[in-house]
Amino acid sequence: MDIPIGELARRTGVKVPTIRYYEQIGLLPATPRTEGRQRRYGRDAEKRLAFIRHARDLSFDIEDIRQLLALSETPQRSCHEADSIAIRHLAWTEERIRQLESLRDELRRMVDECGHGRICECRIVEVIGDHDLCAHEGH
Amino acid sequence: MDIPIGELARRTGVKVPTIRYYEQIGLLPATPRTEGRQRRYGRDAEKRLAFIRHARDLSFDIEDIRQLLALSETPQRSCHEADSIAIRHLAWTEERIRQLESLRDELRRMVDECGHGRICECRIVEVIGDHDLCAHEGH
DNA sequence: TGTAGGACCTCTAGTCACTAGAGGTTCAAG
DNA sequence: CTTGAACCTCTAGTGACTAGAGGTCCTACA
Repeated sequence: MDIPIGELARRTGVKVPTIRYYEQIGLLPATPRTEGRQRRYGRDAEKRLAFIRHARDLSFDIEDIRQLLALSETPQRSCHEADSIAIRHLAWTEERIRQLESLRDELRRMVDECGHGRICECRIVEVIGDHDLCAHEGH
Repeated sequence: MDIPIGELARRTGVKVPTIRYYEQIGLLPATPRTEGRQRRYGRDAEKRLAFIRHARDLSFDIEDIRQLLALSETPQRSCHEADSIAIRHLAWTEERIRQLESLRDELRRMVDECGHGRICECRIVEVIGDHDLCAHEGH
């Protein structure tokens, strides 16, 4: 091991500036440096970063990840907290899907109704401007 | 008409600072002022802001809205451009939904597998840390 | 051993679409 | 004429990075 930041980036799929950013906000601990002050990483850092990467892919936000990492370091405690973070996140995701589906339906209706002629016959601009035609309610 | 900004905000559901922000970035034109330099709005501004509001609800970004507004002011031109903005946006929305659905499935699996016991038996932290269990690919 | 050049470093500022706050002014009702 | 809610401008902060400037280090090859 003992790899430089670029190699860590290649292995985890996290960009180099992002890794430095994670260190800066304390999501990754400071790592040993060479004499010339370049970062060198070990196996633990790679695991931790892979965890972060995957959690971000799952759209967990940084604060949730911080908590999940803390929980993973205290195996004695109940998993109730990790559980509730995941459940909350699941509920958020389901809500987002519902919103996007109604958005998609409305966009489809708009595009279907567009006569592909001049703008005065095109429903798209008109529909967006007209609240009443629209079942979707704002965020 | 000739209403103050707070009334416009109430009518359109757009917050006061957001209206000022839209003016600042040129999405709304500068409006007449009272002698004391307070903004007063007419029917046109209300329509334009309602359009913006609804387009934002539909998750169009500001640049798209700027274009749609410009198109709506040139009714002679083909609606092809409005059409293609909407179609592009529809495709983006459908892609987002697909991503969120696979995310939701993975979260559901995680939550279901969680034994609700101690963290060493809880799959949530473990699953997030393990790339291979996961079909979902990053953004 | 010298050197080329790619990888690394820090620091600042920018992204998007707002939101929050400080500190001051104007408007309209009573 | 007074009160206080609504208005004003300006700056800075949000989240999670991303881009760029300007400089240093490491390593492979001649």
